[in-house]
Amino acid sequence: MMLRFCERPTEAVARDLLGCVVRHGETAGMIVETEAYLGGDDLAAHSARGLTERTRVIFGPPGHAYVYFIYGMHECLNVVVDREGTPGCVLIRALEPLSGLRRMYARRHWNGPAIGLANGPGKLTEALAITRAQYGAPLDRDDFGIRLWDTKPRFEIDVTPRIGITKCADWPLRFVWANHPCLSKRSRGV
DNA sequence: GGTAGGATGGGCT
DNA sequence: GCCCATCCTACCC
Repeated sequence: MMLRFCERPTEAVARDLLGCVVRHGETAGMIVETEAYLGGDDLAAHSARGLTERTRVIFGPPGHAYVYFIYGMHECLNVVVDREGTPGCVLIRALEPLSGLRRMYARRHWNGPAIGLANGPGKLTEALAITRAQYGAPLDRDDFGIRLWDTKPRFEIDVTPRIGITKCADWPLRFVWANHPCLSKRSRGV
């Protein structure tokens, strides 16, 4: 199921991941914001520089986690998609917290409203304790995985340019659950 | 309401 | 040595 769902064009998977649930242990959240990173001439994608030790998993089979370390302190979670050998991945940018909220608060050292627990790519990995230890992990397992949404979404989807990049900055590859309160901060108002 | 700057380290030229 | 798919705080309207 997970493999067939992910073995499709990157933009389609990025859109369809909205409303799906990411779980790690007792913590889980619903995906409300994603970004597609393509192969080919998408120079914003890590895979654009070719196959290296870091990007190896992006060139492998779909349905696995690509986790990378950024800005010296944050980890970001991606889902490897498209066919094996065809690079493509979907960055998970924001979650609505669903379970394990006490755990998330403790990990995040946060005491504001729950919508602020995982409303950003670096925040959600901290809230769910996802690190490079999960690099390459299959996403169809109970302890760490994504539960797919099998009914038609009943929310509106907005498509905008991606956040925080300079190359291909105007490509419309960011997908959000329109007006959801848990969208990432830098993306509000778009 | 807004923005500027610092923290901090791995990946790649 | 430069570039980051970020977050938080301080400070200023």
